[in-house]
Amino acid sequence: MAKAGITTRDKDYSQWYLDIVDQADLAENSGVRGCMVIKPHGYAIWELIRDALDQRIKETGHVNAYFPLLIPKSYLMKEAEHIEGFAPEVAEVTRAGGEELAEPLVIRPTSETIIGATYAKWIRSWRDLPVLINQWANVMRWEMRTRPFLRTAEFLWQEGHTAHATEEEAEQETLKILHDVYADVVENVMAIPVYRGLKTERERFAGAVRTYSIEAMMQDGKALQAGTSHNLGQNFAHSFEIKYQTSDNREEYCWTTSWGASTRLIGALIMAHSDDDGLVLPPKVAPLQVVLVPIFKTDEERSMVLEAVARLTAGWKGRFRFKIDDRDNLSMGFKANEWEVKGVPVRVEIGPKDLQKGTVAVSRRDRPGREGKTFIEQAGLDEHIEGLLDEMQQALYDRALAFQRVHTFEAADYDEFKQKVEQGFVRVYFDGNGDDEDRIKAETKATVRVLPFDQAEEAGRCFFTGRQTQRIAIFARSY
RNA sequence: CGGGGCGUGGCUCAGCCUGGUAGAGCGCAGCGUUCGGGACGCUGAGGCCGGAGGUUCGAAUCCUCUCGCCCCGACCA
Repeated sequence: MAKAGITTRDKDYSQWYLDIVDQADLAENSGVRGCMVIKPHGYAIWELIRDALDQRIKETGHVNAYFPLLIPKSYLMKEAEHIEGFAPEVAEVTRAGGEELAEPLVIRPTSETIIGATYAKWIRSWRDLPVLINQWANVMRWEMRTRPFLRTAEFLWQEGHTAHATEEEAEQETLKILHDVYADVVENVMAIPVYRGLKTERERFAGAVRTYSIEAMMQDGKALQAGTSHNLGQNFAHSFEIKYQTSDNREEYCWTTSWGASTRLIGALIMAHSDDDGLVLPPKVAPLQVVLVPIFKTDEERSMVLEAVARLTAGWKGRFRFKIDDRDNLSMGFKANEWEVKGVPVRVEIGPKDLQKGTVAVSRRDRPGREGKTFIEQAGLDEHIEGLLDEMQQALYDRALAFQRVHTFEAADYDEFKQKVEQGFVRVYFDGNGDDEDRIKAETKATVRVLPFDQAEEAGRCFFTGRQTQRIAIFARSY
């Protein structure tokens, strides 16, 4: 049963997505093409994701700092592959203070260059290493076509930039971030299972030696890159002269990394869990975990019910994120729908009949409508809700994992591949090169999402070239 | 940048073809009745019809130009 204002998923998936963003009050378009206003409810979700990431970034030894929005254009030009990758989508400032600037400034599409230039000044000795810095920032990429959260001209993210003495240490850093920060947050906080692995050369970040990513599956079977981590080798160190003196007095270039996750994660959250009734949020990223809806007619009932609500929620501060919806100009039904559309995990209704019976009605969002509603005793409500939130967090993950597994296919040949990739991910032996990837993309819209870490034990036949190979790739169409 | 579509109260749109006093629903404000799954009645506020030229006695409506937005494709976290 779809609510007014939300297109069903099977009718038009991308319109459904836009409707959720609109109806759940997450974001809206602004006067600037491609730039969205993130509304309070959407921003509150971002704050929870941001805090989860920030906590892990700090736990793994990094500190936060801030680098400028504007970057001298010459900086961007220094790393050849990097500029080639970003040039088409960079916005430039050429006038300021009423005058033409001597050198144009670009609005950062990412900050490797200005941070590289800074690190070159900061790093002198092996004793200065490693440098482990993260920044929370906005960046701008002038995209042709935008969609709220998934692809916007300006977006919010964190970008970590580190410098190390050895190649091994940089590689370890790159992988540590992927597993201990990104996969951990996306799986255990956002309840979205991911595939982890290496990007092919075609899909690699411009300027990186190796790019790793985590890939989440959306309900339409498409992939969404939920976090990327780059081993930059010595590319940027060479371009920006990031050098250090070793303990035996030699001069060496640093090994650097960079890694990022963005507001796009909110798009992943929406498309992984939500349904035709609106947003569905895992409790850990729900700005409101519990909403209490008091039900009353008379003033007398009102005061009695509100008193009971106050008593029930007495110990909740700091334990649950909750709200008492005592607006008296709206019907209970309207409120029920509003909180469902906004994705609040648990809704508690309490009215005069409950006062008599010592009960409350508890609804869980992952089972929409009246089906998710049960009446329970008021005594022990706290424990019940606590248990329910944990259960829902797990249930959403389990459901997403089951979906991911059912929609990950194998394919023995290209014909089978074409058919399966319409429905989800395809995990195959793949021995092709970049040109083969291009051809597959042109013909099926699918790309290699990752070469997963769990590779094959035995060799098999490449679905595309027919050659024997050990290499496994996961293909999918992607956002 | 190609291909479509659209600009009329806050929102969704009708009116345009065939020129003649700007409309509806929703929302909003006030009052009353309601209230256990998107309540209802009454009253009311709110728009020089994206902008500029032109045709005409008269333009939301016809003509020219312009600005902007949305959707679909090529590029991308």
